[in-house]
Amino acid sequence: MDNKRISGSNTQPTPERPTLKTIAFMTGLGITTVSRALKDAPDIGAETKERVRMVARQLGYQPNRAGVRLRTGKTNVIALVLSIDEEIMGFTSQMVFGISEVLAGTQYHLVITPHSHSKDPLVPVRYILDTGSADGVIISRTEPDDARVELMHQRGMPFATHGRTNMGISHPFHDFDNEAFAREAVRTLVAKGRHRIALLQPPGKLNYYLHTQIGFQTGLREYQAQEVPLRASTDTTLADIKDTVEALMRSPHAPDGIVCSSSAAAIAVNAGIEAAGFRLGHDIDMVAKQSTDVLSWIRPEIIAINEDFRHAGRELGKAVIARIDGIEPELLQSISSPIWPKG
Amino acid sequence: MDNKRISGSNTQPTPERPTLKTIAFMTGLGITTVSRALKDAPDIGAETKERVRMVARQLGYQPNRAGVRLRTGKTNVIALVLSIDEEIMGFTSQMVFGISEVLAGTQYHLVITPHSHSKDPLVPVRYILDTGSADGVIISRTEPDDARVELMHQRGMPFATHGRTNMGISHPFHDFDNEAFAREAVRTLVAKGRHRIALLQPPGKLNYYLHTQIGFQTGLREYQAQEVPLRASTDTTLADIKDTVEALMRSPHAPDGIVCSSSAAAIAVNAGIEAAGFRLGHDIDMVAKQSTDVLSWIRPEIIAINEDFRHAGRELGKAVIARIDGIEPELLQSISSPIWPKG
DNA sequence: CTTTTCTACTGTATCGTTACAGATTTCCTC
DNA sequence: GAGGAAATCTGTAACGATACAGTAGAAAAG
Repeated sequence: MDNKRISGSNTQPTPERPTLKTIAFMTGLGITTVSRALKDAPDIGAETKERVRMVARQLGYQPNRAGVRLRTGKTNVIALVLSIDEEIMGFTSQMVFGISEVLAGTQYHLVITPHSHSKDPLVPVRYILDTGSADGVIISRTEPDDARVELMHQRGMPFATHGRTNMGISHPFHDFDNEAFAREAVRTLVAKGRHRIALLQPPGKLNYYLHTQIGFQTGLREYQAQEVPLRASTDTTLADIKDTVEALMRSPHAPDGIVCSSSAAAIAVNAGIEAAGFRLGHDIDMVAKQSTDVLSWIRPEIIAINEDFRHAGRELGKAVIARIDGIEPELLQSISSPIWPKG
Repeated sequence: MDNKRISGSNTQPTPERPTLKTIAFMTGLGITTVSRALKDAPDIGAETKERVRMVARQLGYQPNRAGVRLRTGKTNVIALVLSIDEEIMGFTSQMVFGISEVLAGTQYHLVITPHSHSKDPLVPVRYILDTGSADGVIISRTEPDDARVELMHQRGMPFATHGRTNMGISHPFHDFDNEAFAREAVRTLVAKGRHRIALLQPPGKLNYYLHTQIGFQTGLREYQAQEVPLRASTDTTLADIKDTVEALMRSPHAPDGIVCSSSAAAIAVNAGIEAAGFRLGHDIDMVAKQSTDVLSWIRPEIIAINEDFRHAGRELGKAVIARIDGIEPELLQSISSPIWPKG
């Protein structure tokens, strides 16, 4: 180590970092022995191991990551591939924190690999694969037929996805049960006497669009309500959502119930409703998903269901690590159910 | 590289990754020559460099990070130290994205180093220093006398802080001008005929608490308004903020203006005001800071000032890198001013 | 007492890169 | 034409760790 650091005026000489060599010298053992002792290898004497461990602990020894990585190829890195666009309500940070919580107890570091989702989403994944810069990958914004999943599967890279896929590949995932959400949302609205229901759905190419649709349609059928078409998605700008909803509310076929897949969109929907002269809880009811409790502060009448992204992060973190350790993907798939207020 | 990957049924043999050796073999040159050619060293012939570059590009050569790191000590990593608690409105992700944007054009990777801010905030910093796991560090939640700044300065670790310090150490930072915000907020309220003003301020130990205070007091003096004490901070739970504000509004010394340092808190403040039977824009006005445009959707009467965290991320990213490159800290300090609506 | 077996430990090579100290060839200079 | 400088290129060692193929010594087996 050439120990290049900025040489400020009062910079202290950093004390040399201990290596296996240091421990070997102090214990009088060979470097190999020390290495194997710390790994609890079977061919090292019990007392020797104890001694080595003591000295290592005493020195505050931490294996050099570059050394390990160079020799073994193990990076001890989990890469989180993130789209840096959109994302108004900032649930991403919650997911990062969830993953971090899990990694904190391990040797893994979390590396953020961003990409603009206007560009080819394969780019960051290919980079990770080609440079071998991570032991495992977490991706979100999963599509039903996702090229990233295909690629990582094919190259044998452990990964977990936020959201399911539908392409015959078994892999770890965590998902929110959007189907149940949409279905139960319809049920709740019907229970309040609403029968003409609109859905503000996720953008079409993402996988949970499908689940939301299926759940919504099932709900309509099951609880005998009608769909009122709404020409907008949660990716539409808030201003456009408001205008669209306002126009819809003013039209002869105004809905009396709305299901909304995002809290930011719900705010805009509410604005549209009020701009048209209607009031939530009176003329119309809304069920909406939120990642943090804002909606009740805005209009307590909104029926808000929480999607816990921190929990998702934890699940995804645990899943990739388990996958790296060779656990079968089938055992690493979880879905969290929306929790409904009484009844 | 022992090339250990999960051995799925249809896993393809990953094509060998090119190294300097590969290029050396293909060009017929020595490894050293190739290394130096790619570094554009002065003792390599122009034509040789050209040849090496062509072959390298052809092969898609990317230097092995572990090799470089082991040999030179350069990690090509920027560590972002984050508190994983709190944070309702999720501005953190915006900062991450801003940093990512800047790093995207470089060799640097972004590693998230979390810590629970109930624990000792020095722990993650010490870890980074002791293990040399980053070339530069970004920290937030800066305190006026910040032990992390002290430590990194002393150990010669390049870093940038979100928020200034006040301890005689010159270092890169980016900050929002909270002093101007609070001062101008008072001015704006006074211009609307408000003179009895309350401040919902940041928690006391953080540095921007001071700036907010100073700006607020200056504003009161300059524009001749009175302070109405408010016993809460932006770290208080939303429910408590609401209750406190409601009680205050019901009391004989109710304010007619409020300055609020966070958008989440502003929502609670508004709820408190309305619960007491008052209305924004009529009986009272509020100026609040937000990181994303929510407030205007909730009550257009709220005078909202944007703090751009993505911009902060970009500035901080650029600053650490420049500092790593040896630029003087004095040149790496920036403050962004609140932008006021006309007048 | 020799041979085998087992336990406990160790030296060497290697991962990919770069610093450093040569080495070779060409071209001046006097 | 000898000496030296300049321009190019190269081999070796080292960063810290681990896989592998040993070795030394004691104990068991014959």
